[in-house]
Amino acid sequence: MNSKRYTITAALPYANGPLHIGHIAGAYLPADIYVRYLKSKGHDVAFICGSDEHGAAITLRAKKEGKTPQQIVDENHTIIEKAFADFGIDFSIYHRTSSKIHHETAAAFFTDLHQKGAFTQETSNQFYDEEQQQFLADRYIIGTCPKCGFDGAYGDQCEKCGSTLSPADLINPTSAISGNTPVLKETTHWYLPMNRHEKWLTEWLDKGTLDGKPHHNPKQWKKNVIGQCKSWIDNGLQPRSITRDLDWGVKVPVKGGEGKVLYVWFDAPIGYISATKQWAANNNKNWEDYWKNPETELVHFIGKDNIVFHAIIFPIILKLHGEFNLPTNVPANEFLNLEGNKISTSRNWAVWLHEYLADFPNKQDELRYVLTSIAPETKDSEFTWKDYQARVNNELVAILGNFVNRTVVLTHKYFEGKVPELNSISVEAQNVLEQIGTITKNVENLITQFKFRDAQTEAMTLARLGNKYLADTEPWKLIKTDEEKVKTILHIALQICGGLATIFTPFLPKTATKLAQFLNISLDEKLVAGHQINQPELLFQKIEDEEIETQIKKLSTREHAPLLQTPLKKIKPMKEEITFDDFTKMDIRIGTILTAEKHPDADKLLKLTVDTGIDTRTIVSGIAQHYNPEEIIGKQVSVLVNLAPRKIRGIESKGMILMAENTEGNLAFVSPEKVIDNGGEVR
RNA sequence: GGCGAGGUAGCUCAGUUGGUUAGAGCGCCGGAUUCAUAACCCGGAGGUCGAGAGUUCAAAUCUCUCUCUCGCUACCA
Repeated sequence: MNSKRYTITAALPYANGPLHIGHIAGAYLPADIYVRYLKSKGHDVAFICGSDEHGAAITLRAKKEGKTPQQIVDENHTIIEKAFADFGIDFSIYHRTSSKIHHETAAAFFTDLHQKGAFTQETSNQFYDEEQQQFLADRYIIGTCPKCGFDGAYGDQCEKCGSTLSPADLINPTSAISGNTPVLKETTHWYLPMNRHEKWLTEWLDKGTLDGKPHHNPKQWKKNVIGQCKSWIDNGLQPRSITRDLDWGVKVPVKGGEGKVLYVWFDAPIGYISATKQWAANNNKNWEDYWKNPETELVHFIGKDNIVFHAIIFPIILKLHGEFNLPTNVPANEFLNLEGNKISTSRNWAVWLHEYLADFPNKQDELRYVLTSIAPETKDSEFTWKDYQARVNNELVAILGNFVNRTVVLTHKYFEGKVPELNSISVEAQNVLEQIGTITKNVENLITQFKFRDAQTEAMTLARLGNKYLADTEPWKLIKTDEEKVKTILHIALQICGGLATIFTPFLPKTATKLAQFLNISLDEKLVAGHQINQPELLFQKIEDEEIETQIKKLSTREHAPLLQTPLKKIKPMKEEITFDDFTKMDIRIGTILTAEKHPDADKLLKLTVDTGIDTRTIVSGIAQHYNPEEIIGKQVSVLVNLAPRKIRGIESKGMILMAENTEGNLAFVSPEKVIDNGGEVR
């Protein structure tokens, strides 16, 4: 087998919170399995990961907790790094983007591309806090989420419903620093004109060719990855801002970049490169071998939320630079749900890795097995504690653990723990020995195709084969009549155990090591007759009902309030004082909704006709997610009738229905407490 | 609304370029067995393959319409 060189990356976790099982199942565990397999085959692998430590979410949190951003990321980096180490994800290096070497690398990358004319500069209006005299990063703007109505949504994302937002989307934006209403002010940023790269990207994704030369086999890429990238390209790629007005991050290293830093899309993926540099320096290697030698395979393991960054944006950056390899595959997984709901950091609906490790000490492989069994490789999948228990008890304990145990126990019982001779080999026995090789081959093929779930299932069939072989040959009966045959049987059963140790190494590294210890061999050593094996312990313990119930209870009784943040201001501050005249400019009347129907081109809008007493008019209102059209017909509501008409999604809306909103973002009509004639004034 | 990915046995999932009675593991039921963590082994039941229509000698597999889930994206008080 010829040895190749691989650079394997796993998505950089954001250093703003701990890891949960969704992260593990989606990216880190498949990557780890792949890497352990490659290493076992003698390949040269750099397995790269690290904390993504920049961004406004961290500065904001630092400000709130009265710490420096560095303190925040130091804390989280330590927690995450430890959880990975305890769980047994075997990174070559777990690095961090706040390091000096990363800042230098990212800045140099920017400078290089800037000199090549790869960027454009654009001036736009951004929110600016006049009191603090600074531009507000998306995260620094808090307002009402337009999707779910949550009152503490950030300018880039709503932590409640998870929607991706832009600051202009927010209703009633306020500055997270001062609480003031921000103003729009001009600022200039660097953009990556992705539209320039559509042509070669399309060819690269469709045919797997780069500059006309074969690069990778697109058939091995997952459908969801190709599909989403094509979708983006078909809709036309847009120039994308790669700098931000913020003081925490990699400083923009060119003229005019004062007070600006590189944005995450640009900064974080380069973290893979800087981490590799650090690792190479520590281990006396040449990092360029892992990024610039075209023989080296580059594979990014990520979740589906990261697809376009790794399969479009980062490749553009790498190709612009000109010396770097592009990924030969980007195996993105879908999402893992938990007990019927989406995993949510902010709602604390998650199984945290560090908590699992504390609650289930030395059960890393049990979690690895279950998460691989249900890995969301082709669609979202679901983790339940009952399923965890069933898989551990019925598969790991009953099939794998039990086979190893019965084989080793029988060997001790009949042959004092010495591997017996392989005597005459029957056809069946020969068949079984061949199966060990066949199954091993199958598992390897599946791993190289990134089908880890299938690969693990196939590995399990070797243990099934072992159990069946023992049941078929019944050595416990035969021992009374034909000891020579029993020797052969147990020899073969022990060979299966040896095969299991090898085959499960990438999936269950601790178990494989333990099994090798029972057999008293190293993992690449063959068992020979006469070899003394050790007394076994149990490979796996059953998971009792109480343990599972405890976990389920823990999930359901835990505080589901946001874990990481509470909005700074639940109740918005009073607006500036106005005069009575200002108030009387608004003409608010009581009207009755006559008809209501869904807006044909929008999910959240209803098209209403309202009798205002003055007239009957059309009003478009964004309440479709709160009310069904049928239920509101005939309802009396308050209407701002003298608001300038405006076209909303193609339909002219004349006036506005007044809505009251609670802190959860639920809307309610402001209706008169008893029936009032239409046209009645509100004052 | 647009785009992408999905909807196959109770659960987690396979089903290659359309081809005989639709598969696997686990669960369930029955049998056999006792070396083993009441485990293993054998057998069985369970699916109008999201719905409908079409193409075809033949469709889970191709086309169209609809529907539900997830993601991206648009609109919005």
